[in-house]
Amino acid sequence: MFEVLFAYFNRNYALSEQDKSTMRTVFTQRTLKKGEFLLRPGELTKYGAFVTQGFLRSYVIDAKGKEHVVQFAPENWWISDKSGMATDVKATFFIDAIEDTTVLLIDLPGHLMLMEKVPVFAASFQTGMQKRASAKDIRIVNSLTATAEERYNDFLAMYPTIAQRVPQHMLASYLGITPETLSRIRKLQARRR
Amino acid sequence: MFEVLFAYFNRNYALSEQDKSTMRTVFTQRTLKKGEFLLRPGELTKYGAFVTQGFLRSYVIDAKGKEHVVQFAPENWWISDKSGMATDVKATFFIDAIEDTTVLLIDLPGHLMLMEKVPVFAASFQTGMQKRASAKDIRIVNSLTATAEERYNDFLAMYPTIAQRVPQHMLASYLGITPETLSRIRKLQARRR
DNA sequence: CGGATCGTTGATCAACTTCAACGGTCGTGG
DNA sequence: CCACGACCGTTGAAGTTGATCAACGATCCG
Repeated sequence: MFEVLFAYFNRNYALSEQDKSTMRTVFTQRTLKKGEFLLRPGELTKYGAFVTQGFLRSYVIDAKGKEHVVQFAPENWWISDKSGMATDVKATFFIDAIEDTTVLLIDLPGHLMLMEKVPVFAASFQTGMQKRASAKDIRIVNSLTATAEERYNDFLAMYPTIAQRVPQHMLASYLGITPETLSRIRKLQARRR
Repeated sequence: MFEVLFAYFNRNYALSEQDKSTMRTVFTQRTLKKGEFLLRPGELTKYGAFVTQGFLRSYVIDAKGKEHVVQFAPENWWISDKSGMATDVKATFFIDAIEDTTVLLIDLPGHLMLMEKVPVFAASFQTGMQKRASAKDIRIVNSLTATAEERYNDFLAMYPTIAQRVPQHMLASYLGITPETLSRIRKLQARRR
């Protein structure tokens, strides 16, 4: 599964053999069956996860008992609670598998070691954080102002493959609308073309 | 103005005199009159800014010509486009001053230098990024699911001093509601107590 | 095979927006 | 330094969007 991780870095950087072997020592592999949890609220957020195969999502349950999907993570995505691992920090999210999934886990000491020893990792992490942060800003503005249909279309344009892979009610939850509303939007759009 | 910056770091860490003098070489000071812009879309995002006095906000203008406040930044806050400075990256946000303001600016080379030479800075930056990222996740879920009144109350609870300092229509814009709706919510709450 | 989950459809309802009008205040130029 | 215009917050009335509640068929999986 390390080939997937290495390919991910090699899209923008060049990993040396040295880098690769360092990374092999740091990550541990784990497989999850569909429906299995990687993390639950209250557990320690020891690990960050890189998905090499399958599909994870993170979600919260609000005061009214409703589920809200925060993030989808197919292959080649990172996912973690609080955008990072830490010692002594309790998770607030659920992370579970939508499909049978394989992940590579990294803990905080491992992360710090790579930040120091593998410049490619540090650079990638840094730019990754920034990209995510600005993607979140966009999502915030979008969620505050766009209509349900606009949000759905934006999502389709941005993540066409994800839209096909996740159950409709989870997509609705991610978009902040009810399954009924999403169903109606899709019906309207099917009619319009 | 450096005392404000140093005090900011010293809340959680201990800066040596050495650290302080290093930092003094890296930041440049700038003052902005109320209404003046620090950054406009299309300009290069060369700098990150730390507010030592006054009040900044960032906002976008959407396809329909409407303003949406993304972030408020009073004293002791960092603000930048794309959550970071960079070479060759064009801004997508406006950043302007709500009050007469003084900021300390840092560019990418300066930032990299501090990351390397001042461990306190690196640690603070790292944890700051994570805190922000998870605050954004919370804001996303909140904006997708909470009612206008809940979002207003949450804001009051989280940032009571900011709520008192910004014009009401900007707060409405931040919350993703119309000024009329915010006005009505406030009226209702005044009546209720 | 059977129960649970999922997507769909209809009817009603609540929240929020939009449009319009008005008084108050701020700051700016003459 | 005053007057005037621009902007801000408020209120009312009407219109829209999406949520809620309820029911039903289809499909998936154990």
